[in-house]
Amino acid sequence: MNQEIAKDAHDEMRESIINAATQIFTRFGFKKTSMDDIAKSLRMGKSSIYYYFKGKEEIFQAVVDKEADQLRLKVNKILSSNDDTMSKLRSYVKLRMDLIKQLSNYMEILKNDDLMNLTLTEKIRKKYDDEEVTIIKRILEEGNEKGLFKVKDLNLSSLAVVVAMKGLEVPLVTSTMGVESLNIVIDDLLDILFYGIVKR
Amino acid sequence: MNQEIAKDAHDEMRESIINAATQIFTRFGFKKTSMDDIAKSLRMGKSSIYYYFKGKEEIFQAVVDKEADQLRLKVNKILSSNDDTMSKLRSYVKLRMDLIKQLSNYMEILKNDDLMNLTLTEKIRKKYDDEEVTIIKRILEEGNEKGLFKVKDLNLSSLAVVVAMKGLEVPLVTSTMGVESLNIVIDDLLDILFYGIVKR
DNA sequence: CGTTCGACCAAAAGTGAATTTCGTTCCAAA
DNA sequence: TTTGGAACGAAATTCACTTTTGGTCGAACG
Repeated sequence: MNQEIAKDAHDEMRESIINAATQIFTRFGFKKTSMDDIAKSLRMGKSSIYYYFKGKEEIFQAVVDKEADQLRLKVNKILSSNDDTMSKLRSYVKLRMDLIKQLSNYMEILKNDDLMNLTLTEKIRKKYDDEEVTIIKRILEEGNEKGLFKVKDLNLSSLAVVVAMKGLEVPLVTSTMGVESLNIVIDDLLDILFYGIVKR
Repeated sequence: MNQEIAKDAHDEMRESIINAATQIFTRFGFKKTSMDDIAKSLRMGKSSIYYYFKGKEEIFQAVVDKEADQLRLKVNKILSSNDDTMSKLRSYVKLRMDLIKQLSNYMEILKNDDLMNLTLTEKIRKKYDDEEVTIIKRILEEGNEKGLFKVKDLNLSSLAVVVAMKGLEVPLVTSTMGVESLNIVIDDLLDILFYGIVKR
């Protein structure tokens, strides 16, 4: 009973560190964030953090994992909804745009190479790159099964969609257009994907 | 008459410098190439180069301009051919792949940010980024006029195609697949663009 | 006069030593 | 068990000095 309460307190402290670190990593990035920054924001000694996490990289990994979990929940909510398949893809794209706007560490790690050491980046990216392609693949697969889509090579097509999506997201988010215009642009782009350019 | 001969000799020397520089820039990149490297390859003194070009950046700009001219010739040949519009797009995509394989300075400048100072990159890129979108736009426009395509927003669609093309080119060129397989993959990707993913 | 190149210049880049910062560990205290 | 000050080694930064680089100048040459 006491052991279980202690375990909860331990996890709660881990959670506090992750939350504090999320804000600071988001503001300053991995490299510019020091362990002292994180410790001070929690009004504790720097070395106390090592009681809960093995090191700086493990904290960052935990931050990214948590953000990825939150995204995964939202994605699964979209994918398991009763919306039609095309709307699901629209919702997913818009969800990503929101994340970019929020300066998510998760999105940052999947987009940039120059913010921290490459080993850590590759390690985390390895974990999540395939997941992005898989999400698109699931949507395309559902469309195929419903007889709505006719996608030949699921892997290649998913990759192409992810590449195009990634290339277009940042310019769109950083443009000066309003939400309404942005949504129209997204719809137009998705129409190209859905219907192609050859007249029907 | 003598003035015209002198002008030709002057231009010939400029051309020699450009050709020599092309090879050295291609091999070592802008940053790692010194003016002495270029001078020595022409068996002349470094300061003689400044009689023909104002500086290193002007030489590089001339190199990129020349490569762009050569590409423009090839592109115009494709665009003005009697091939059907879809074949034109295929030919253009394959032409670009060949250029990447050749380590063209032109392709390099349009893809990377970290090879040289940003001001020079931005300057050159400004000059050619729009051109890439325009090439695609001309093809889409032709398709529209021929009643083959039904592209709503030409600007947005062209941008999307360029972004997707750029994002996919390098992984494809650096993959280990053979020419036959690569051509099949390109065809499949272009089919997505032409026909979309929604069943016809 | 047009062209060439050696000497020179200032700025940028590189080098090595000294110093500071950082992530991490250790251990005593509560 | 948890905390934090002191200490540690490595990485990063700073600093002074040296070398390299892009570029200029002016004399020499054809």
